[in-house]
Amino acid sequence: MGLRERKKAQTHAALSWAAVRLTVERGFDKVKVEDIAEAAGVSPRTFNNYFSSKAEAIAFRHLDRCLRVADEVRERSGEPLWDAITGSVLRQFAPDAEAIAHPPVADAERWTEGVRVMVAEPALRGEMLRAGATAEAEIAAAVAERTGNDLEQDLYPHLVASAVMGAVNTAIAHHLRTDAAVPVSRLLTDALARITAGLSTP
Amino acid sequence: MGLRERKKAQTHAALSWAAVRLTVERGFDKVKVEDIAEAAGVSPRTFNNYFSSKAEAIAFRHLDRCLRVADEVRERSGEPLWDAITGSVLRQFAPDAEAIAHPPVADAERWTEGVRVMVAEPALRGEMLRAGATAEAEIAAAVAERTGNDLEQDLYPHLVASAVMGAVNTAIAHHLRTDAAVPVSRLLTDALARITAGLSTP
DNA sequence: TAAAAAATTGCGGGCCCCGCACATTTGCGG
DNA sequence: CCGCAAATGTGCGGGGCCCGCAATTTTTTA
Repeated sequence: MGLRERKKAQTHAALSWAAVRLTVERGFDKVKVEDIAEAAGVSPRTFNNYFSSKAEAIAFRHLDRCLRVADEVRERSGEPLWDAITGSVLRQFAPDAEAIAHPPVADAERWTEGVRVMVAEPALRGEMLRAGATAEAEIAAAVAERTGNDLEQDLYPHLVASAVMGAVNTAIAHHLRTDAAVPVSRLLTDALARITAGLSTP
Repeated sequence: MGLRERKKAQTHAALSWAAVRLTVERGFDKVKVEDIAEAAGVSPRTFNNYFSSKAEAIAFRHLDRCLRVADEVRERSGEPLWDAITGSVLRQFAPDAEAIAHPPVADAERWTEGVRVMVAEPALRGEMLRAGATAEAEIAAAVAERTGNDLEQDLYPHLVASAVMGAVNTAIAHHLRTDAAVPVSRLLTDALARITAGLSTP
C-alpha cells in the first residue's frame, strides 16, 4: 500500500473517530460537520469526500468491525462453519478491542452513558442498521463460498448471515440495556448457540 | 374514534402513499417534499408535522405492516407461538394486500421495477431497517407476553423477534432479487421454518 | 525535474427540517 | 345552537447538511 492510500485510511479513521468522540461527548445534534472536520484537521468540504453524511462517519467503525467478521469467516475455512462464525464474532466484539486500540477515555462511566445516548439517536440507528446490512451481504457471500451454495438462488447463506447479525445486534442491545452484569462474550456465544440450535423451544 | 383522529390518519396515509408513489415513479431524489405535500393536499410545512423526514414517510407503510404482525401475534394466543408468528407474517406479507387495497397501478411491470430501485436507495434502506427494528421491539414484547419471559432480562424474546424480522427481510430480498419465480408465501414459510428448526445444517 | 494524476479546498446553491407565531378548524359544555 | 378552549394547519425565517464545480496543492510517475 502506497503512501497515498495510507494517508487516506488515516484521514478516514481520524474523521470517524472524531465524529464518534464528539457525538458521545456532546450529543448528535450538537456536533456540526465543521467541528468534526476541525478535530480531524481537514476542511469541512473534505469531510464529505470521505463520508456522505455525518451519520455514516459515526457508523463507519461499526461497519468496519462487521466487515472483518466476514473476512475472518472466509479465511477460517479449516474449522466447521459455525465455529468459524462464533470465533470471528467473538474476536471482533468480545473484549471490545476498540477501547484498547484508541486513546483510553478518562471517564469510562460517562463514556458508556454517552454511547447509550448515541445509539438511541434515531438518525444513527438507521445508519448502524445499514452498516449491519452491508456486512450481512458480505457474510452471506462468505458462507456461500464455504458451503458451495448459490448466492443468488439459495436462501441458506442469507438466512445464516441475517441470523448472525441479528444475534450480534441482540446481544449488544442486551448488554447496553442491562448494566454489563453479564460479559458480552457470554451473550454472544449464547445468542449464536441458540440460533444454530433452533428457536422453537423457549 | 372522533373525526379529528380519522382526519389525521387520512392525512398520514395520503402523505405516505403520495411519497411512495412519486418515489417509485421518479426516483427518490427527484421528489421534493413540496411535491409530496401538494399531492396530498397539504402545505409543505404540514408534511413535517407528520413525518420527521421524507424517508420516514416512505417507510411508514412498511412500519405499519410490521407492527400489525406484532399485534396479531399478541391476539392469537390460542395457537402455538410459531404457528401464530408464521400465520401473522403470511397474512401481512403474502398476497401483498397492499397492491389490492390501493388504486391498482396501471403498469405493474414498471411499478415493481420502480420499487426495486426505491428499496436500493441507501437513504431509504436505513429507514426501512429502522422501521423493522421498531417492529422488532414490539414483537419481542408480544413474545415475552406469551411465553412469560422477562423482556428486560431474557434474551429469548429478542432473539425470536430478531430472527423473525430477519427471515422476513431475507425472504423479501430474495423475492426482489429473483424474478418472482417462487411465491413470496413459500419463501416466508421456508425461511421461518428453517429459523425455528435451527441453522446448523445447510 | 517536469508532467500527470489525485486529493484538498472554497464557493455557491438547493433542499431539508424545525421553531415560532398566527390562522383555522374541531370538539364540547352550556 | 353558540362560543370557547384545544388541537391542527400554515407562512416565515433560519440553520445546517450535502453536493457540483473549478481552482489549488500534493503525490506519483516518467
